[in-house]
Amino acid sequence: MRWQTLDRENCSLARTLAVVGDRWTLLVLRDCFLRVRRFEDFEASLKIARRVLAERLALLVEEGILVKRPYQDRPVRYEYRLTEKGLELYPALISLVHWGDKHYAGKSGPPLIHRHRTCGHDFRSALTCSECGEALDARAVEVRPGAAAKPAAPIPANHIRSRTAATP
Amino acid sequence: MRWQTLDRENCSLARTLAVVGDRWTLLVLRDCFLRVRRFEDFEASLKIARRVLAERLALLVEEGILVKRPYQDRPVRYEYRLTEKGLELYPALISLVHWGDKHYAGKSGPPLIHRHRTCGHDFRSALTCSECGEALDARAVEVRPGAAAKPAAPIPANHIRSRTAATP
DNA sequence: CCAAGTAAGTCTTGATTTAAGACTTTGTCA
DNA sequence: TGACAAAGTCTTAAATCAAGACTTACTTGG
Repeated sequence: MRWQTLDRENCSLARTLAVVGDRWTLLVLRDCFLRVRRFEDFEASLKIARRVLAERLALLVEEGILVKRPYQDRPVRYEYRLTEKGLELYPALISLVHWGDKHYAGKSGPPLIHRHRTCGHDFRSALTCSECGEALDARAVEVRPGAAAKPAAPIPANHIRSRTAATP
Repeated sequence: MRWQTLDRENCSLARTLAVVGDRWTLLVLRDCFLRVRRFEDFEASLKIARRVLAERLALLVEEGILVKRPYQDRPVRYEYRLTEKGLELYPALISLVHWGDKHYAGKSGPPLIHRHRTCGHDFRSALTCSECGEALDARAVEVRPGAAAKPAAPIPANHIRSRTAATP
């Protein structure tokens, strides 16, 4: 599978990964949430190759996850900030971080602690059902194909063949 | 940065990504949550190169995210199943899926619909604070270094130099 | 018995991607 | 004028991946 074509897959995870699903991109986003904004700061923080960083930032901007805007003129210098769409990746990121905290932190505990400003407590993230508010886990979830899953009855003449296996 | 060494980074996200943070691995896990269990089924569903699939499955087993066990003898055949640790990745996965649903679904809606068995409703995932139960977003969260963040006072003699930038 | 089939891999080869670091551009400051 | 800074771009060698042929061990049909 070519990753460029992944965004045409009929699966929301595949389409998401086509955009943010590469290690560097996720680490760049982590830095964004930690208020890193400038090219050189990303580079220093991540020790990423400059070419790769430039490419990733450009993609994130193109996808509307970051905005690039000048923070000074003469000479013009840019910073990258999360858009609303970018901020919405927070649940996914924090879930990965907390999973890492749980399974890979040393004895001295996690390297970063997250505090909920509103209630004032350190927290772990919890996944809940948007409808009933209960905590969710994988076993309590049932999946069925939506309208957009492999075309059921009326297939447009020139429609791309869909695959036989279920593709979320 | 070499990805093999990433698990030694002092950042839970980096350590997590060292294990699951590659596109194929995340898609393999998606399939696991959709109850795909056999080598050939993963291959057919993902159209992944067999060598890469074998490698990824082996890593996931080694990390205790999947277990490999025979489902028949004569000839012995194996299946891969999520462990408890693997199941705990669900929040991260479903958050990525729902983000994709929101931003990349076509007009006919998302390809898969998730239903909460307990309450019977189709849902979106919601991130809440484990302490107060309120919905969480990135702006309501404050971060501070934990005990494990770059060694503060007493540095063991042979300790690896820590980096200057903040690494969550 | 022999041939074909199946599941789960391994191996080989050529194409992509990445890492590392030098180089470029535009402007400031001493 | 020379040194410095930020934000890139370019080059080349090394690592990783894709595609598909090959392997192993056992079953089933003729």
